[in-house]
Amino acid sequence: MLNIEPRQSACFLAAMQCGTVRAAAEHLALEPSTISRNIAALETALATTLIERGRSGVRATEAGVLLMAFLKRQDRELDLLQSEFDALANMKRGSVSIAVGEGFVGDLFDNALANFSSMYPEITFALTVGSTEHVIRQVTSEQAHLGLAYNVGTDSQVRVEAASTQPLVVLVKRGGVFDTQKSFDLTTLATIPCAIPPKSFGIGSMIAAVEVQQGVRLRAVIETGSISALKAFVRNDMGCTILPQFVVESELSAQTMVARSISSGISADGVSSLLRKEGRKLPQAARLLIKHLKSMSAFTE
Amino acid sequence: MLNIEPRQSACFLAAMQCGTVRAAAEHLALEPSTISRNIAALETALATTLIERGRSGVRATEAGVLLMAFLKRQDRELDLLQSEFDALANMKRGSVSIAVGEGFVGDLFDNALANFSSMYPEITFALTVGSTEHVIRQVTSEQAHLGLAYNVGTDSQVRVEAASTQPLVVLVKRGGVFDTQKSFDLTTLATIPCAIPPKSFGIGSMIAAVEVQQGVRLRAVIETGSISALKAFVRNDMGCTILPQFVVESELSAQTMVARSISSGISADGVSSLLRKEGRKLPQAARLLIKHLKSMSAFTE
DNA sequence: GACTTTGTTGCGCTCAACGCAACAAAGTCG
DNA sequence: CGACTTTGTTGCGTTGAGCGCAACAAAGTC
Repeated sequence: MLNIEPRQSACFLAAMQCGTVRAAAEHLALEPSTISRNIAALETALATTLIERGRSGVRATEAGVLLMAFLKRQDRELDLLQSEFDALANMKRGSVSIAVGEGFVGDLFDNALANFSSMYPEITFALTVGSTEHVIRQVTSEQAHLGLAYNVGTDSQVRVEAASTQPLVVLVKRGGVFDTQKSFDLTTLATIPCAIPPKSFGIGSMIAAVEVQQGVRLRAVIETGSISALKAFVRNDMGCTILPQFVVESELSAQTMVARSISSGISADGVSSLLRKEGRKLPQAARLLIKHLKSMSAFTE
Repeated sequence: MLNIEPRQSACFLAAMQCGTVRAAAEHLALEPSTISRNIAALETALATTLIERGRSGVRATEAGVLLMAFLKRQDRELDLLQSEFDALANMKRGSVSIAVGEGFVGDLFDNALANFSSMYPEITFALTVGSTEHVIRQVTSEQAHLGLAYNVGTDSQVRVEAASTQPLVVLVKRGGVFDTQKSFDLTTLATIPCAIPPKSFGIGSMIAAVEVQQGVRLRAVIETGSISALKAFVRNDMGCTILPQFVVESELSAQTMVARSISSGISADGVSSLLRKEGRKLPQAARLLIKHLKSMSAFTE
């Protein structure tokens, strides 16, 4: 029965791909003598000549071509085996990449990832934080498996796995200078200094739409994508910010700030969305994570 | 990418087959600790548990069952690879046995074997020379892979790979006593001393058939299966011989003798044949040789 | 509770596999 | 045609991976 040592076949394949023993050595961070010996050992084990050697490098013999084809099939079968193991392990291992609007970060960790990671400790995450534009780009270019964004437009490339209406609320410091009424109309809001996200953020574009709709311009003292900065602005009683409530769940719980609705018949409802690329087959770990993400505050009423 | 060391998978398979680590150790002439460590190393490499361990021995987990199936498939593919290597190697090494009518020997070497051997120097030949009877017996009894014979009868055990009509001709010394006309009819031939092969030779039986057909008896001064003797007879202007022309190609080229046709409406056409046993699987080297044999003069018009 | 059988682990030894340096062979260039 | 460069190979010394041995822990059996 033929016996093929993985390190020997690795040297052989590298030599075939690189064209010379020395280039293969460089590629594998080994010495040329190591490559040469491993190939020779493989030829001995298989009792056939696998490469033609010369001043201009190495080429596969007919037997070498057969072996390359065999090793290629083996790689595919090892991939299949890996997939079977993964499926069997019930997604106990893998990596999921997620692009999120910064507003989601707290909710994501508090209400989804903490629990999920305790159940599947060997699943890892790659997280990028950015605007709704960024999130959509990451998802459609398949650099992220999943996306969490606010106020996503309709895009045929994007499938919405979960969505929830999340009205914007006015956030002011509890008992602060601006905590003057239970509900703000826009005219009143326009007199208060506020910090808001830019239009490239779903929240920012929503606010801009309301301004246009009502013919009012807010006193946007600060425009930033940093949710931390927006919270710090409010925490320091410098004014108000306008965000979906789920963004500040923990601050509301801690009673450091209060959420007041925006009144006077304006449509300030936004939608938070859980996104994936239409038609893309996700790894099992990502599919499982979706179920957990649906329990975030962002996706509940 | 999964990496499976053959010695690790060997220990795993042995443990599965034997039922305990210690039995596997005995089976492979190793220590139980070696088996245990190799299986553990394989589990680490594959990041999955392969066996359940207990006082009553070891059993495959679901992942272990998947791996066993994979390894079984791999064994079959290694067998196939081995067969491919063997087929490839057989073309370049091996031995072919051939039984030939002596008349074919010159043609065989001049127009086939010389070229073939330069291409495949490690292929050797076993040659027996004899009558058409001998050739057929060697082929049907599988003592020869291939046979070259003249005027083979129909035999269900024999497959004809190539055949060519090769008429008999009268051979006399150029410018000799008997070189008296461009075409001999049988009556004239009957007056000339001649040397011919015996009836067990295809040529001999063909000549006998013509004698009966025409009611004429040749002056057969010498009857021998030795083509050299037949040629020597003519070369010494002792008379004529009757052979297919391809037997004396080189003598004709050297202009030491001439070939004259046999006239007067008799059917003196014989057939030279390349034979193999019907249903016998020939080694690759013999299959390759067949292609070269077809370029002999005996098989061209 | 004593005994047996199983798989595992600590430890020391050995040799297989590596890197390094030198060599041989074969193109290339002036 | 000689000098040079690039290729693959081989001799030699070093080292650490893998083995065997002995002891241990766990779990059935009597």
